[in-house]
Amino acid sequence: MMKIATYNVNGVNGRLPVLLKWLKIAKPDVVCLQELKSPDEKFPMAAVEEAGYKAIWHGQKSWNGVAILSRKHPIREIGRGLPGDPEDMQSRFIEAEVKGIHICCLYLPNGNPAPGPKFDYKLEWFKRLTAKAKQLQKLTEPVLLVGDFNVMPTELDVYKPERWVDDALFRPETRAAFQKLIKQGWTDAIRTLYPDEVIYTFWDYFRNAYGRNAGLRIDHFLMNDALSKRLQNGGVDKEVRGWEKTSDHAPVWITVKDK
DNA sequence: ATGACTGGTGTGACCAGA
Repeated sequence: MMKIATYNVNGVNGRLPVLLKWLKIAKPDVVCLQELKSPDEKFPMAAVEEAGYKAIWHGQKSWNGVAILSRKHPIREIGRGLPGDPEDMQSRFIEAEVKGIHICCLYLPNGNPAPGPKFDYKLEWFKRLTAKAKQLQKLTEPVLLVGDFNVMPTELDVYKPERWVDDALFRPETRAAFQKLIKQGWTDAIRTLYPDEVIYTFWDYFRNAYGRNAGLRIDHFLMNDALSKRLQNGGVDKEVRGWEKTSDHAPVWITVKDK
């Protein structure tokens, strides 16, 4: 059995005590992190190794940044940066093979305000991801696209959907882009495990959103068929969102059977 | 419709997040 988690930490250095506490409790085998907000040289490698994890990361100053951590199995990096635009300097994509699973850790652009150049960038990034995903669908090995997609796929995934229809995370163009990706043959692990439940992975810092459970489901695991037939369990470590100095996202995890 | 929080950066009447 292998436990794979995703966690948008919203600053890996500021979040280090929370991250380490959660790693100790949850003991995931593989962790995909987003929003490091750290240049490569300031990634807290020593603390992560002390916690028992090897890591690869793709950071930048101030914003974005993604990493893959592994406890038991070696990480073979495959690439960093999403192909398709040599002008794109934002660190939002890193891929690696861990124990035979091809893992893409991604942080899709937020896209607000919409419409506007940031929303255009989001949709362009989505197109490039979809092109990359199409190539990955040709592989026979298990493949996982995981991370912060900044998309609520359906109305079930957002508190008061009527308030979000013009938001970059929920606009028709964004949801259509997500559906186009899914239709290549990807399975949304958490929604497959819990078809009808309200599940959130993010709660705003504002207005006591966590206390009111006014959340969003925007962190996703998309599996190809070779991986989805091994899916066992999954969930959100919701209590982490209630800790002191916590991220606005909670960690999300799945377990998959050994081959 | 607005603003409320937070991290990073660097003391900004800051930016960006979702």
